[in-house]
Amino acid sequence: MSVTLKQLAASLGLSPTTVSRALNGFPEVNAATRARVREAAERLNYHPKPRAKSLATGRAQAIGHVIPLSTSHEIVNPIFADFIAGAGEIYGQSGYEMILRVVADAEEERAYSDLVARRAVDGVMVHGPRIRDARVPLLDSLGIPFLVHGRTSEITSPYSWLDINNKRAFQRATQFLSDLGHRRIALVNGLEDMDFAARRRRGYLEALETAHIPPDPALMRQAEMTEPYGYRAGLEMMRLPQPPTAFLASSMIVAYGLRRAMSDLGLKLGRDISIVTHDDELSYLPNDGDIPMFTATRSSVREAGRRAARMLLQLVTQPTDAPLTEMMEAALVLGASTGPAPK
Amino acid sequence: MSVTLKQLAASLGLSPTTVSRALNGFPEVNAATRARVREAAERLNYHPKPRAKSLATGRAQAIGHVIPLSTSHEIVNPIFADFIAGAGEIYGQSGYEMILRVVADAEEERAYSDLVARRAVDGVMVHGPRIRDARVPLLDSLGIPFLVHGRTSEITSPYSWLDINNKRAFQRATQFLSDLGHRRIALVNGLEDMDFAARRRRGYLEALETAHIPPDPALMRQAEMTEPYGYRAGLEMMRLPQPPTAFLASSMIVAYGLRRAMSDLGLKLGRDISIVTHDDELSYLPNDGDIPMFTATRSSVREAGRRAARMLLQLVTQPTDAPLTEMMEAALVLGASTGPAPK
DNA sequence: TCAATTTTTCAAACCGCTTTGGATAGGCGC
DNA sequence: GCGCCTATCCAAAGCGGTTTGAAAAATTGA
Repeated sequence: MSVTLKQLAASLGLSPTTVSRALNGFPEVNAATRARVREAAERLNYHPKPRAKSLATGRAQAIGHVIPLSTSHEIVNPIFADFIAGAGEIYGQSGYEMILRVVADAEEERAYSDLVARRAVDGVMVHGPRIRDARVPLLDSLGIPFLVHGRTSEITSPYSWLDINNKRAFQRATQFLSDLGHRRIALVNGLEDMDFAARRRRGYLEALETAHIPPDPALMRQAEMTEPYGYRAGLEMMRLPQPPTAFLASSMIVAYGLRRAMSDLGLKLGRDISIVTHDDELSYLPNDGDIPMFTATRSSVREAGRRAARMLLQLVTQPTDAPLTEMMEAALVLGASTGPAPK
Repeated sequence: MSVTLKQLAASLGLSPTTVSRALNGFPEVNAATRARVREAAERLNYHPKPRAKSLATGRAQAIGHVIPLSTSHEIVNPIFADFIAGAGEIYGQSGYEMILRVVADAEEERAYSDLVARRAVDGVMVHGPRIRDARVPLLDSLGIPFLVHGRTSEITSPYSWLDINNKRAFQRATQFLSDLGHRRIALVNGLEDMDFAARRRRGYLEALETAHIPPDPALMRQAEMTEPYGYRAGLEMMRLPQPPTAFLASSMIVAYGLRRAMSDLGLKLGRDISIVTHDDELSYLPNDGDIPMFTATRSSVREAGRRAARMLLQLVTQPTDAPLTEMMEAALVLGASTGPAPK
């Protein structure tokens, strides 16, 4: 069926050693021989088996992704698909395999230890970091290269991460709204034990402070980011004695819910009420066109996946103690969903 | 760092053979010895390295998923995340690894051949089958167990699949609407080179015929399933000289778009206009509650992932020439988005 | 021309596990 | 006490590659 190195070597009258070296570009092999080997490998459709290769080299040639499944809500964060699409692109180019584990968050740490103990991967991507995330010290002690997509507050030891500037993004968005005259600005956030959500809240609060707007707990919510959540939050907040004139939403889906609530109330976006949302540029939730539907803090999660994968591969291939970090700024793009505060 | 079988054996004064057999439950090892070995393995935190194991056994203990990325739209189908969450659950229980490749659909076939040639996986899951999908004969000729999530029309050779009854679901949905008196029923479908979309269309057309309603091309659309697509389709169709009184949507996201269009037109769902959508029960797009927002053909794609994984593992572990097939029926659940046709 | 290099190739060990084909020892019947 | 089983354990040969240490061939220099 499928050729082994030994068979290939035999068919060429060469030793496996030489063939291996010829194919892996070692200098100590005659150019003519190398050409012969390459040609024969092509012709016989030879593919080295990664299992054998990695047994011999000690490198797994694979990166592990552990997808947490919040046990309480059984929700898979929709950004994973696009992030993974981006990362997979890079792994493919670099000859790395991506191995995925989906685990309830209670077993997440065991999943990492297991991947490492079995030497199944050379590096690990950490998804959905929470505040003071226990996985960072765990992976540190396991001594495997890892990269966090996001950051985790209140962890002092250095680690490698790629994140978007969530705080600044929401700070700018809030300030943008206050510049438009809004003083009742609501925050419809994701769960704030997630680090990204906590940072967005901080950005929001700082901007309020700068604008001398006292924060109002009635205008802040956190929950899993679904459409009905956005809808309910919108409706209920608009029923307050002093309703908001603007909303900050943590995801497109939440913004959809808000928009529906406003529509039900007969309010026109950009005139009667303003919405700014974060937009991860998920492929199936486009917010583009000449004038996007929503004003948004925009940052491609697919691009984040690509960059994160590159960084992690670098950590794997060129180990160093200096951690790699990258901050991506989110663009604030103007859409049709914002306007001056109604007087 | 991490113990090998040989080290474990040495520390016990046993041969690797015996230790291997003790841990793998072979009968020819003394019960007392087995207990000793188990205890020591636990104590020394021994984990067999899958690479070595699979090199020796010839089994990869891994399943491959190839996620197609439609090059034209760069869209990752949002159902993948939930399907994979379901499948991953089963793989985890069975000690299989899930390896993922994300590839542009042009290179999809090469990705499969490569996975097989490198012996990286024991079986393959086929996602997003199109009509007359070339991957089925390809995988057949490669001689690797595979399971299709969905089916592929116009392929005569038998193959294993798990699908929902798309045709019947949309037939029932259409009939349900016609029973309510609707005669102008629109279909806002996914791309119809995708097999699932083609089947839905057939179900729709058959039901129309049964109800003696002539199909109207102006009431049928197909495209990538995004919210703006649903919105535009809704608006434009309602501007027709003879607008529809009901819509069939191929996904929740499309239904969101339709709903927004209706809302913009001041039409109330369930009274002025009806919508039935397919609902894959994606975790972040809930359509539940006492009375769900949308009347829907409902089928959990996460559960499909679980079942598909079980079937594929069965194909891998107990090879047979008889293909495995399973049809899941979608429930037709009544929500708030449908009502009798306005006269 | 011949020793000294340099280039090119190879044999064998190894990575961590499974598995085949014994070997050893204890238990059995007679 | 002896032959024959059965229950246990082990040495060694793979699985398909890489890599070390050495040998063979080609080249160089004087």
